[in-house]
Amino acid sequence: MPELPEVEVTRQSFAHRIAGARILSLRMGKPLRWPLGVDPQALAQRQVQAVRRRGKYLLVDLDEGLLLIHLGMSGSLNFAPVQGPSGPHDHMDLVTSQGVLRLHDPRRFGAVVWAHSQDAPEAVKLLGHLGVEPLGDAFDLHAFQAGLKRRRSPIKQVLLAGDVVVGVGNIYASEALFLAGIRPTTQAAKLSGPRIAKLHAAIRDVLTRAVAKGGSSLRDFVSAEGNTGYFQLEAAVYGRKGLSCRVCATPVKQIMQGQRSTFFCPTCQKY
DNA sequence: CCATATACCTGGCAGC
DNA sequence: TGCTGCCAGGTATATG
Repeated sequence: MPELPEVEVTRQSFAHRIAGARILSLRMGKPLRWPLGVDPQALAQRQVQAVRRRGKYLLVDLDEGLLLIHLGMSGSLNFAPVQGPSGPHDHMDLVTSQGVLRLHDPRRFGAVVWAHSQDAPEAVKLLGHLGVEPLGDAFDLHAFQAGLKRRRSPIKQVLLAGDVVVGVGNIYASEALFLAGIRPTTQAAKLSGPRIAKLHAAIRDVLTRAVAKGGSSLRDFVSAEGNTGYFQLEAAVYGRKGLSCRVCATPVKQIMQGQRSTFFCPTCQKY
């Protein structure tokens, strides 16, 4: 479910409502990807200051320390005024003076990790190697080009790796490459300058539009307000194997790259 | 340093 | 209806 747009939409949906709240208690359910790393009781009385995003991680800043939350493949957050009955897939309830932040994550690839600061080892392990934010000013074309030049892997896999640019997941990688007219199998280092410029713009474009539309409607995405996402400009290629390309009517192809599905139009994506 | 495979876990769906 | 196998939005980690 969650790539950068879904995580950002989630953040926006509850950040302003939880800011300033006091933590009353924290209940953890089944184990997630990593242990919390602190006694939940130690978080009582901490105050939430802000909710930021780094790549696909949400950073809940406290007056002392921070919580790093990742939604994995199937996670979603809900922020409700009161704590309702929890189901078998609700694995975190952060009860605050202003509402309850609940993590719902059937597959439990998600994580909630406490760190004393963003420079603490637990945080650096998760965030330290991340690439540039694609929607920020630091997403510079020349730096992007330099990053791609050193990679011999297929461009699709370089985008997914997240150490050149963060936030582009399996759906938006296929979508951005379609917009840029790039074959997903092309080695990153072999892309021309102009193609990289198109890709740079395409990544910003597709992610920005997806955020504006409230995330993708694929499967089960819901924001913390409970709204189902909707991607009004439907996917151009993702999930459309065998269907006609929306631009040229050629059937969309599906291939596997690094155990992940990739979709592309063999006519529109030749470079 | 880079590239690739693996592991984690559950639910939904196609096919029989 | 029920079973089996495959697939799914991510990414740290191990291995070459």
